[in-house]
Amino acid sequence: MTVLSTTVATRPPLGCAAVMMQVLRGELRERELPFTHQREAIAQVMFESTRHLSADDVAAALRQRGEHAGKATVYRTLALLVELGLATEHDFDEGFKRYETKVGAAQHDHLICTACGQVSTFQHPELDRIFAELASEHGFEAITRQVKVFGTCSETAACRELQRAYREAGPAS
Amino acid sequence: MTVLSTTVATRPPLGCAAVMMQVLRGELRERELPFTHQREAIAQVMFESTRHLSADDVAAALRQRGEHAGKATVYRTLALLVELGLATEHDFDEGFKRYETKVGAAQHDHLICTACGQVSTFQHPELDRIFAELASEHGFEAITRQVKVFGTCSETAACRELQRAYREAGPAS
DNA sequence: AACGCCGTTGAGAACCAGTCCCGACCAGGA
DNA sequence: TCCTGGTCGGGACTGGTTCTCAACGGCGTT
Repeated sequence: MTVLSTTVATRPPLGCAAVMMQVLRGELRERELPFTHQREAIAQVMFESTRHLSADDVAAALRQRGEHAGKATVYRTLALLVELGLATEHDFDEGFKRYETKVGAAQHDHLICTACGQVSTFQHPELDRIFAELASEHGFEAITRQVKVFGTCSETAACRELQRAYREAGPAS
Repeated sequence: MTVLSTTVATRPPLGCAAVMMQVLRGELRERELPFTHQREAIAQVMFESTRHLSADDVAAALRQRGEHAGKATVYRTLALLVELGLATEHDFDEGFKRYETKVGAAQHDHLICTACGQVSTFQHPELDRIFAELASEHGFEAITRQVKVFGTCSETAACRELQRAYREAGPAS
């Protein structure tokens, strides 16, 4: 098991944003889709971020840069990035979706602290094998998976307090 | 790996509904909460069902029995069942939640066909161990987990057609 | 059996993430 | 530069879920 990060999301290597932007340009050209200002700006925000961003976060980041895009465009562009395989969509049970730049092909999964909201990522070498076995045994063609472990982390005092309370109440509750 | 069911959800043992209802009565009494007609009717629908039900499904099932409950009550009661540990909430990316009676303590996970919507369940003995290891390595107290594998099943001709198309396009896309 | 407390119920309004509409706009090739 | 087909964007809309609040109904007490 490899811990990728204990901060909010996977940190892409430095300078990665520029490379990703070139990939985006290529993918758009290949599909004969225009490379517009809005697509560039939204992709820039995504590629430079080290966090899981909501559509709202993206709009706010654009505003902070003096840029602007209608929310329909933000949603459309995020969906486009997902379709092109440059981003992934996550639902951490907050009532809205979050998006994360997909750097490389390595799949990783999430631990979500329900107390402070912190999300950390991990990779476990056995998970890929297990899901591959499962799929073949069921005649199932697996396309994506979502593995989320909800619980409490030990970062803040409040989280540790909740951990203790939960252990005392017992997992039976 | 044990296949629990290839139908839509876990099938509780016969006569289970009555037992579950007694458990509900006890839990409510313990918390000094009233056991109302609506709670009984909604719980009955849940406990007798072998499928993952949406709030709408529950309301429809009530109508079919000549009963009725306001939608606020349906949502509140489902949330209550989850809180009491008698049901679990699922999000299969359909834009709404589904609920399933939690029978016993055995955790199971889901394979979701994105073509026909069929959900099958599985248990894998190694998953529990892996998540327990992960949690302890991260100083994390795991409370629940959600493991969902999205893909295409081989039940219908349309699903198999999609499987073939996906395999030819390659997982790289 | 009647009373009273207090949580529950329910109809509809409110909320809100996400989608749709459609006229104006623009990237990119001719 | 002109053309053209896809994109943009503001606002209306959708639909699942939550909120509001007055009326109601368990259930323990008297």
